[in-house]
Amino acid sequence: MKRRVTLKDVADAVGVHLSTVSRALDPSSPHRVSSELAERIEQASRALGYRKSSAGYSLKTNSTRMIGVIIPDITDPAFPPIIRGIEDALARRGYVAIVANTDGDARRERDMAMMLRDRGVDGLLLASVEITDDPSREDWRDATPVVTVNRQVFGSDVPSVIADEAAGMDAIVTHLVALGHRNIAAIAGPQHLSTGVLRQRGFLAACAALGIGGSPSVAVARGYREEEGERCTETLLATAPPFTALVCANDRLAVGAITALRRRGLECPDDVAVTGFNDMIMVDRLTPPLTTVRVPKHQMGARAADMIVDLIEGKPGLERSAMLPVDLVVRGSTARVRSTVG
Amino acid sequence: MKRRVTLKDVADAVGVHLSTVSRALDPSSPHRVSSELAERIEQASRALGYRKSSAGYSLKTNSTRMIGVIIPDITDPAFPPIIRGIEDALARRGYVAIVANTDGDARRERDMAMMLRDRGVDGLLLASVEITDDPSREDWRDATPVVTVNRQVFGSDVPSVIADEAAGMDAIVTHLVALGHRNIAAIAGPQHLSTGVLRQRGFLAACAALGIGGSPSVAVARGYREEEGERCTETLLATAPPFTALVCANDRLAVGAITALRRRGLECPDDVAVTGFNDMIMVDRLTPPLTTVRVPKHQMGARAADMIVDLIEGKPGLERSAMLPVDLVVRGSTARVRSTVG
DNA sequence: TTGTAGGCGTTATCAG
DNA sequence: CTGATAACGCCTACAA
Repeated sequence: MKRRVTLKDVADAVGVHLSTVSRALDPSSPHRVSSELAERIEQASRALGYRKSSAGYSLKTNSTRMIGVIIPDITDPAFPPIIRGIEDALARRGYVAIVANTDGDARRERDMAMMLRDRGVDGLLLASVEITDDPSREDWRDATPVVTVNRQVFGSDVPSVIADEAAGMDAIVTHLVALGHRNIAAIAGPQHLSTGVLRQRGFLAACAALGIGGSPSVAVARGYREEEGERCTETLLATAPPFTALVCANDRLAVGAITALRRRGLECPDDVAVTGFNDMIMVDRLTPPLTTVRVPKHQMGARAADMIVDLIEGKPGLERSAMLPVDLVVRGSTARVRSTVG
Repeated sequence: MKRRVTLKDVADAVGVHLSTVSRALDPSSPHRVSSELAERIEQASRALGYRKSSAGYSLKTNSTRMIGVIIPDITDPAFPPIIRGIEDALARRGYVAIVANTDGDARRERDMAMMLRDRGVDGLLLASVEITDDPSREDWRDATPVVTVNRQVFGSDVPSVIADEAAGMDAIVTHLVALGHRNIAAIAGPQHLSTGVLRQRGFLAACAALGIGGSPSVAVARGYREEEGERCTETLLATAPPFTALVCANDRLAVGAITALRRRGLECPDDVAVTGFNDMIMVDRLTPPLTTVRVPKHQMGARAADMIVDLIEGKPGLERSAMLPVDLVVRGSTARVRSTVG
């Protein structure tokens, strides 16, 4: 088992002091050493296979170039594309992510946050926050930069990167109205999540702006799960006035909605048009393919990652937050209105 | 900005030397200090909010308690459940994962491996290997323990955790034969991946064992993607003898197959029964819901994680590899044979 | 049982 | 421009 190559090794090889090697190899200040010497050091370093010890570096600089990423569950199709965006952007800047799953459990979230702090992460990316969270509680306040992704904390000054939920909902309602729909019901997302309330607000605002009569029926899901989509659909079918279109706060709810409708003998889109939100994987392969709003998930993650690295490195002129544009993706689950459901 | 609490701080608080504190706080040798003192140290440590510096620890012990995880793409639904299993198991043992995506690019894979090595990971979990890879090349040999997950390198002694692909294929073919199918075609996975060849072998062996006549038609996919499923189906439809069932090497191929069949006016399962492999998310919501083989993805990841930690910590009696049992999940995409397709 | 001292590999400060 | 030296926080013989 061979010892690792250290600064001292290459220093000895070149015949200089290790601090000189350290300077020569520091990419941030390239000219603190004569270029001839720098060249020799460069070569020796390569020849010996020198690699900077991140442990030594971290101990000295108190920086690990690691970012903690806290998400509800990597198994939920909504998150992998975001994480991929984060990892790609971080890699470009020499950082890595450590991701932790909370399953929406506050206790687990606390434990994970502590564990990440113990590991010395330079920053935290939070995709798990609720609208009333205080992500600056746990001593994170000045200790560690925090950015929230995909969700945000209301009334907080924590930077966030989210999608333009309102614009998405507006596009959906506009699309449905253009198809002749006037009786539109909705399944809202959990109201403790910013996506849930922002999308519901956006939906209601769009309905009002487009002159959809009265107040639309809305059932509120307790989570972004297919079964909740089913349950809410049953509720609407049982208690709401007839509707020809059903706007769902996300794709998984929409999938459940279609299942429930079918179970009741209602076909989508013939009897009821259904829309989702997110454009998650596979929804283009459903029967019918889902009309939805494409959220730039990869870009969202990448933006958040860049933002937190900027924060960490004290880059000037950094924006506090970002809201990314979305696109309506029209597929087979929406069609011109034909009949009314009772 | 307050300095972090170090061993020295709590030592000063208690009035002992920091090395005593270090001993007292070491969970592995709990009795190297008088229990009365240990108690006081414990309290002071908690009161001051002491947390061991992982940088200092790593520098001294040359162990980071980090595991590198190399996968093709976290965005492919096949991987998140495995990763979740890895992360859960690692967390239980005080480790974390750093995951890197390769997109199947050998160059990227090398870069990622180097980057992980530079970071000082204690071990490597590889979900990206091909059957001819030599995962022990890059100086990893004795340097770092390696375990492959979900895939394996043929003829190598690198420990692996995989599913019982042959049993899965046997279950599928048995099921189809029981439904009366005799003309069974298949879409095989990429033959540079162990899943691809193991499943194809399993399929052919099962056909032989069950006395399916002649050699079944097999189209080979170039990747586990829906479009490849479509392409292979077109090929089979155009060139193979009529078949009433189509066995696909994984769920995404099956999804593509159903799309292609439908495009040709063939309905699943009425005209052609289709099966997948993996039981990935959402396939139970397709039309028709997919009959497939459930692979214990979470367990597979967890097992691999435990295995590599055992390797790292030199746990005795460690198995070299594991093959996990699978289950057939019968859904709507398979039905009793009705007609023959030309 | 407890204290002492050395060193893990790096960066930063200060002289020369 | 280069060398010497002092931390950074921790573990671990070894000594008391």
